[in-house]
Amino acid sequence: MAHVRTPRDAWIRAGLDALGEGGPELVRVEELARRLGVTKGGFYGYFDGRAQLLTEMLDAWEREAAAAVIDEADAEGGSDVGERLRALTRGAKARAGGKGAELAIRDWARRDPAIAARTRRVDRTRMAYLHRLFLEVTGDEREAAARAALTAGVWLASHLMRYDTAGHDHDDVLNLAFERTVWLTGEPGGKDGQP
Amino acid sequence: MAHVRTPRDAWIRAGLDALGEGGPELVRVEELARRLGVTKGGFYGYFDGRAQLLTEMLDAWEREAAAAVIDEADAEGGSDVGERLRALTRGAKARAGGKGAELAIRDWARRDPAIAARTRRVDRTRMAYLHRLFLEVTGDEREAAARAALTAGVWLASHLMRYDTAGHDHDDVLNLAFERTVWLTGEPGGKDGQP
DNA sequence: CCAGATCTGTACGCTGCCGTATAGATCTGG
DNA sequence: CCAGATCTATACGGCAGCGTACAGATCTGG
Repeated sequence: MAHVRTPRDAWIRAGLDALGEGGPELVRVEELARRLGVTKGGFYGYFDGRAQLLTEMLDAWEREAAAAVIDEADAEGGSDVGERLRALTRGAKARAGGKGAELAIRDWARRDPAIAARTRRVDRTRMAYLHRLFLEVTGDEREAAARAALTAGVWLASHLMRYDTAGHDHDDVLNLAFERTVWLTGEPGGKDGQP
Repeated sequence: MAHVRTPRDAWIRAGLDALGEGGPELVRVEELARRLGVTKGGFYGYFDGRAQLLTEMLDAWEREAAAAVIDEADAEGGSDVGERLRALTRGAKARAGGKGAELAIRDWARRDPAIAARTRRVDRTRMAYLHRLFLEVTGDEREAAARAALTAGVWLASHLMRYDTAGHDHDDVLNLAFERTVWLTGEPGGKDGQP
């Protein structure tokens, strides 16, 4: 068995990185080869073409995006709800391709139903988890759904817009929104929050 | 003065439509010409090239995105805060290129600082307006900032993910989040909300 | 109804990327 | 240290989109 300099997985990871940085149009075979320090010669030994690479990139993202982060939150967070929520947002930062890939994929989903089906599955998993968490706290089905949406939505949008206003910076406002207004864990007046 | 079949503005509007539907890579001179039912012959009489078209498209979006919607909200909404907020989200649906253009531009902003500067200006305008509104209601500077972020963020994310969970559909959850949890205008139990 | 300005259609060269083919380099196991 | 498998570099044809050039169509004002 000869040594594998650029294994199959390296192309997938490079693809997710490129997707996060520059969108689907930057995921080009020759561009990825350049990043990996090789030429595209070996690529077609692993994949039937660009389309197959994209499919496998999305498989990899979906796999990690849904289950892994939630397991981690439960493991790290213990029983405290606030701590589990904070673990969740922390974990979201370390996923494959970083948060950039997620945003690029969601933008892509707007124009491709096959991609939309994938993000939908991820959303259902995340919302179900958050809903369960908030149901424990509030005891109200509908209130729990609303707070789950607020948590997921404000987190997602925080990467696409800036919340700073009237002297409060982006991260301060984000923490306030989470801790004090949605999770109801913060103290009204403090500048506490996740790291 | 001869008749203008495809005026300068038509190219810009077609560009924003294409941007919303397919992202920046669909904004191609030949593609826009196809949509307009002409060939690209006349395009280069108006613009120096694709780059200039993109710049003017963004100018047009930025102009409409910031000021117009807010003026409309004040005019339509009267003095009731809930009504002004509802008018704001209604107005957001009728902008140039639709909401698709906004989402495409925000995704684009992640990888282009010049675009990011534009969305930043729009964010500041919107957040300042929302902050002022919530300051009237809550009287608390920080609370107002948090609620402004929640309103803007959850609205933006509602176009990129699905909030449905545990039998509640996307729009119901969105309305609950707004009316009952953030704006504090809804009645705890009702299914009221914006249209 | 004509003159001139203005817009449109067509054709061309150029570039960047995809996918294929093939010869050569590199590593492992015996 | 050699044989064979496996990965890599290079070269090629094809296609799509950009930007330019120019001739012809179309409309308005007088």
